[in-house]
Amino acid sequence: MQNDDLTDADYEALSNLRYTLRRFMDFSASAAQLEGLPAQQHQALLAIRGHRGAEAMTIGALAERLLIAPHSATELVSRLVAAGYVSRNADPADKRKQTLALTGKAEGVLKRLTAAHLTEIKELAPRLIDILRGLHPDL
Amino acid sequence: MQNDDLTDADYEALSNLRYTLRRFMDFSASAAQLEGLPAQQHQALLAIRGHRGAEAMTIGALAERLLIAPHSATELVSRLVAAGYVSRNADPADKRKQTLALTGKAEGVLKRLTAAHLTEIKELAPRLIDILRGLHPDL
DNA sequence: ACGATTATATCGTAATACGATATATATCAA
DNA sequence: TTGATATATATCGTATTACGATATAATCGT
Repeated sequence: MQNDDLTDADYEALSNLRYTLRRFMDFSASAAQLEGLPAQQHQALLAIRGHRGAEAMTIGALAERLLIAPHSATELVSRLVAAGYVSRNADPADKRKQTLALTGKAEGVLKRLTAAHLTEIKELAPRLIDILRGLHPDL
Repeated sequence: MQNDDLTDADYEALSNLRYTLRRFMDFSASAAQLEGLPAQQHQALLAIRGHRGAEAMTIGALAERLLIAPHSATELVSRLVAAGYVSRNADPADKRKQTLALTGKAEGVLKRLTAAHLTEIKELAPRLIDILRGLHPDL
């Protein structure tokens, strides 16, 4: 790891990358908040909805996807169930597991949020790609 | 905003994007933690170091860059000063302002972290660009 | 069947950003 | 110049949320 070839431009570019990501996260959190959803709850809904594969989403799989501890996912899901966005169902095949499903309410909110995010990403992506290319010209 | 053309693939791609970003943030937070720095303190150091322009970084400018309230930046900087990473200096031109500078300790830590991040981004960037392109084929 | 593992849950704690508010300095209009 | 307003930073109490430690139930391997 040759540290000595770091230039001012490297620090500036990395700072710009983080600033750009932060603005995206901030946009996302604000959009979710307008729908009455804390950011992490929105991420959970997206992870459940965007989950591919035949098997339904579980608490443990959600934890992996969100990079949080399983017991944190438990708490997150509890909040979502309390707010009426998610239903918990015991997995008949493995009674330890709780399979998760979105309610109609969640589907509606998530559809609006996702559409807004795709629009935002359309604006964001070119800038992001430029910054990434600036950091590694060979991309 | 035509919501009705959202496909399963859209949700999945957006979910994948967030997962990828999350892993980058997680890598970053872990790397900072190994250096003894909470993630947000690392971001503050990077923002100060990556700040371009003749004028020195101030609390207010840092707040803008980190997308936090000015009084939250005050608290963040207080933690950094207490930990010996940043020095506060009254701006002679405007005595309301506090200009910020990195200590030698911070320079060393930040150099190592930045090098590690550039390496990580080299791996991350292609996947990220693919996902962004998948969301908007015209990129 | 039983010990080990997996999945989920509970509770107290810690970190950190915010709201409300305060103080000092600067700017601008009359 | 003076007084009102705006700007920059600071303080304190609070709320959110993920975590550590721990617990319980179900499943699996031998």
